[in-house]
Amino acid sequence: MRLIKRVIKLKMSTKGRYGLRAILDLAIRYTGEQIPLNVIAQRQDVSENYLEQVFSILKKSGLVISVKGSQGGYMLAKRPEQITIKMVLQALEGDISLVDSSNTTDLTDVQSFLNTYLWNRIDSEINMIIEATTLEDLVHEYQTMNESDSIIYYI
Amino acid sequence: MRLIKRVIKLKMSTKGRYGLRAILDLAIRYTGEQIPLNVIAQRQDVSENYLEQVFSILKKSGLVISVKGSQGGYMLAKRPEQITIKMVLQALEGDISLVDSSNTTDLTDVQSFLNTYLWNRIDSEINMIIEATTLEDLVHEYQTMNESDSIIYYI
DNA sequence: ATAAAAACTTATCGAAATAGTAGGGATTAG
DNA sequence: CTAATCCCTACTATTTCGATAAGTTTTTAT
Repeated sequence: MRLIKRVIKLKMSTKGRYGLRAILDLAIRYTGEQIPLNVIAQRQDVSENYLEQVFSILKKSGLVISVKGSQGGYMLAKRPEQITIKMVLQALEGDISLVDSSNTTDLTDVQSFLNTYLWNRIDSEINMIIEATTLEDLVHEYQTMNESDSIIYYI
Repeated sequence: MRLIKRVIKLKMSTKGRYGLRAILDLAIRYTGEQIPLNVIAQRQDVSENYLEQVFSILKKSGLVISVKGSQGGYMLAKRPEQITIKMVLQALEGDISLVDSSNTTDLTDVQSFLNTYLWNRIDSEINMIIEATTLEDLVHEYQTMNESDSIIYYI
């Protein structure tokens, strides 16, 4: 009778969260050397098997490359400043948007009004942040945070 | 072995979307008179039975009041300027936050870093919008939009 | 007094998504 | 050769979602 419209995403499942943690882990240790997944899984306290599925997606999206075989592992496919948070989240969570772009007809006025004046507005705020932030930005902030943490011990 | 952590919400299910549409519908026709649910359900193209469940929540949250019996219906419990989008969404979707506030221990550094520098930042952007926007604001914008629409026909 | 309208409540349900687990296959360094 | 590692697919338990359905209660209108 009525179209079934499911949840409009801007949720963050473990895929997105684990994946971002893992790829940031790679960025923090960015040396041009591959890192095996079990190391990342341990460091980030995530099931290795599950992380494999996540990295399968990241690889297909061209964000990481893999080296097979013994001593193999994963590394970033690009430099940290070339990978935005948005790229990572889009790969892992799909379309991140509070507006269902597939359904633009047969909306009530209130519905299309809310799309325009509320959901799209929120969407663009979020997009501003995640498009502007690269892995390098996060690495910098992460290192600054850790430095200021250790200063505390020396006071 | 490991804690099961489910999706961190900032998703918008039909509950939140239908509910906001419906309560905005009430705000647009805010007269101090109750409106029966089947009218709202028709106008907003939503299952009446389902909307009943949504309004049950809105009522428990003190956002609408009901008048039972024939000629009964629902109306806003407060004036439109006293109801923010956040109140509505929080009632219907629960805690809207990209950070799992129940779990603050045993986080990896990267995890707590991301909570602080990314997820919380996005959360506050969203909160700024939805806390600052009231139903009255939306009603105003809605009416302005519809006025400018009809001008087009007269050109 | 009765009938209709409406709020209210609860149970049930199928589909989809989630968060894994499990296990085997392919590839490569040493 | 073998161990390490990527890679792939199938399975599963649980939860959530979006309803539907069917009643019960309350009140107004006639």
